[in-house]
Amino acid sequence: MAETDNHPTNFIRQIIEKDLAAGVHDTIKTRFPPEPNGFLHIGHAKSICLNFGIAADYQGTCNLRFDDTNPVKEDIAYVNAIKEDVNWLGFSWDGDVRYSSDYFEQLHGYALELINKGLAYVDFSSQDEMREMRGTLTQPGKNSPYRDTDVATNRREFEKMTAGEYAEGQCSLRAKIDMASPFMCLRDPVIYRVKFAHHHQTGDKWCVYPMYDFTHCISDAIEGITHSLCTLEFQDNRRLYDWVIENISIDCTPRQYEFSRLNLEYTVLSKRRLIQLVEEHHVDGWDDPRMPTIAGLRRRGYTPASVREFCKRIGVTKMDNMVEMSMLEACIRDDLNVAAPRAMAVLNPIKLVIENFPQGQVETLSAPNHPNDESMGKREIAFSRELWIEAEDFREAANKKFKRLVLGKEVRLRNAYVVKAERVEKDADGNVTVVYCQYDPETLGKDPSDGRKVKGVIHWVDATSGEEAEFRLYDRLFNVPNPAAEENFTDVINPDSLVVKKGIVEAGLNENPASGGWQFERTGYFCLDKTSTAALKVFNRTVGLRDTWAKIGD
RNA sequence: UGGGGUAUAGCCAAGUUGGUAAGGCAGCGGGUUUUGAUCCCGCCAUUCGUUGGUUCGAGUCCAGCUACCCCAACCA
Repeated sequence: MAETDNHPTNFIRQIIEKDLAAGVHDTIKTRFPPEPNGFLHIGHAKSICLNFGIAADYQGTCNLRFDDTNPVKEDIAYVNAIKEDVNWLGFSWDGDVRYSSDYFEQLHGYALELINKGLAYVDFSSQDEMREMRGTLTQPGKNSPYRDTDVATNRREFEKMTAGEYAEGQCSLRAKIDMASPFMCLRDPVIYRVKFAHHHQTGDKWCVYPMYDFTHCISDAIEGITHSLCTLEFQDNRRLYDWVIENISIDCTPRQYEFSRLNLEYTVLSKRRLIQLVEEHHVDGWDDPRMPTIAGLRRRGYTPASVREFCKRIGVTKMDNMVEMSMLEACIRDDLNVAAPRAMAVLNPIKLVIENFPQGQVETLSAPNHPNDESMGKREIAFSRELWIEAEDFREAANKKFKRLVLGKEVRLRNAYVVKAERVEKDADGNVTVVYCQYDPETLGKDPSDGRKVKGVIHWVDATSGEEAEFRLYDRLFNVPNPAAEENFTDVINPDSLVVKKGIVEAGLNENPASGGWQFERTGYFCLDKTSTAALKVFNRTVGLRDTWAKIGD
């Protein structure tokens, strides 16, 4: 099987290879066609990677086309956000951005052609009457009394519709197909409706707007799309797609192929629900780092490469699926593990005082930016008598499974010396606030010369130079794997999806590194949030480190 | 007997002239390690929704069942 550029093959690529080999097409052309009625999410990333990826791998091109046939739901703000997201993912569309609305004039002409062929009619039935006449899944529908209106009358009525002489809901243009078809979408579907709405692209030029099924196939044909890829719920619609193309005068026959949409555990991936989360303020906005939106993932610290890798790993099939979050997390960890410089931060600080270290002295230590990659260089970090360490890295007593600092025992301070805890100071509640210790000056960069084995290593931040910072730790947005299956999905929102910590970070982390973020050793991958200021740095935890210890418990 | 789809491990997914079940994620052992990380090594489907049939041989072909998803917006 051909695997272009390490892309695993899939049934759609196989169809394309077959078409190319058989000479059905010389070059292939795809399109990514979002409706600008919300932000893009990780499910769209799957479609984007598929469409643009195929174009790139088979020397074809891919258009970005806004499917903007319903002005009341759409907004220019969404078209801008979508363009940004596609670019951020690393893809470039062919030529200018397209809009279905670019073709309103042509679409209107094709509607007229259908009318002239006796294949479309203006129906003055109400929506209720139409539903009544449509029949059910098991019973055929009944013909509308307007179905046999003559061509001339239909032409005149459609022009009146277009001229704004009928109110919204008063009439619609329908394709004349088959009221007894087992495909519900073939039971004389509405192809134009009246809407006195301002359109973000065409302004107030139109008061009739074409429906999706009529628009999409024609837009594809106009643009010379060879393979029109969409999700499974449009499988029935393909019959209508093909019917329209066959019945109008257009010399291009795009083919539609359907793949299954992505489902991710512990989140929701439908625009309707995402919009609800934003509008009801369950989250901070479309780019809230807990959101599965591209903007949310970006702010959370996911890299474009990690999202592309995820899309590659999940594959493309027609099977319904529910992908585990661990799959996504593995992708960002793999990326950041090799690319992110290391640093140290203490999220839940207590004081560590080194009693045999001279008061007022500050030593400069050197620390590698990456333990396995010397080319990433070193940095200087301050070390003095008082440091911050994590509260959970110290215990007054513990068994030997606890490889951290214990009273009377030794531990290695990462990139520094071995220290031995001697005594503690507690607050009124009995919480340890200060640990006093002795350090072994002979242990910088080497093990104790007497052969003592010090297994544990903990991170720290120098108290004289460390900066206070806010750390935002994220967890899954929902408490159940499939919130969409819930009666009311907002009932299962995880109340602890965001935990804010006030801690200390080493100095010098002023802007995100090229990799996108840092690894704060032993605590996870972090990036500076857009709300970060010079006065108070704010870090988002992109994802934690794989934590075997947490699983074992203690 | 409405129609359209899909069934391979906990999850994703290869398998396409029938020849004896890839890979990834997760998990479990072990090694290295100044991150309980990384890295390395090993384990993880006698079986492909199910029941029959054809065949020397079936995940792949045939028939019957079963389960799940989608379709009755002037949404996309």
